[in-house]
Amino acid sequence: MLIYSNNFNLKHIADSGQCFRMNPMGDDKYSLIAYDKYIELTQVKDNCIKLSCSEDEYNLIWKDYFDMDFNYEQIVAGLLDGQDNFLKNAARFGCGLRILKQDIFETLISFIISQRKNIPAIKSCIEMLCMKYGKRKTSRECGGKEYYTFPSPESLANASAQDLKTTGLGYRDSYILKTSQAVSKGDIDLKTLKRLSFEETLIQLQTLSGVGIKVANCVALYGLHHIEAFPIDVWIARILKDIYNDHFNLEPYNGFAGIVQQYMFYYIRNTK
DNA sequence: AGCCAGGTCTTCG
DNA sequence: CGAAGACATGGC
Repeated sequence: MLIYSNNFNLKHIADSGQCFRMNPMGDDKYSLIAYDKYIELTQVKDNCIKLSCSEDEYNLIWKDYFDMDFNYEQIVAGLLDGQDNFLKNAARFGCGLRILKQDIFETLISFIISQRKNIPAIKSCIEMLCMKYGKRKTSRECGGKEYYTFPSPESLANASAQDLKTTGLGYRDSYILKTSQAVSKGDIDLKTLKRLSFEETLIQLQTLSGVGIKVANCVALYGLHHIEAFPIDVWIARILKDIYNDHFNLEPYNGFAGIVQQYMFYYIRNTK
């Protein structure tokens, strides 16, 4: 099926570092695994995307996943019209980025893994985890394509430490094990986390092993859709220091700082 | 070959 | 308390 949007660019989203299971297939086509589903997407035109799924599945899953009810065009227009030259350039460059609504557990584990790894290494590590602990499935729509779902909390909680070590986690293996066990045991309830305030969510997330302030913000932003979250990693910190002399004012972007952060990150990572 | 990666935890002063 | 130091592995 086809969908139309003035702010939806597959390449930008795939290269934005917010998701790790969206990969190019050539010819402006991308594969994506999320929520136990496999889908292929093609950028037909700037404002048109083709999806391999049915309309029912789109309405059930992908419409929400890609946050299609939110008006990103307006946010980008605001940045383009504003006084901030860096953000103007970032908005022009990254136009079509969106904040995905990803599975909370997958986001949590993925961003624990992300610390001190580059993005290709994060991706291959996650794929190994999925192949070892996820479920193998086949996609009816995409010619019987085989894929692996992201592991459940229980499957990771029950993994042996020895076994986990074969997936390239490095020293993060104990973080993954402890955090998965905490989720599995119910020490933290990811499903009701959404009811808490943003501030309280950050506090709760940081009780988990391997989760500090940066990962907590990423989970809040990409897994719980707190678009006011503003994760500061080494790249964003570099921008705040070098471009804004450590005096960046978030206030004009109150309530959607995470979108601004995403445009900043994509711009700095994909230009010289 | 060797450096460095979307940080966090522990330890030290 | 804030600031260093350690940390496993793989991609480039």
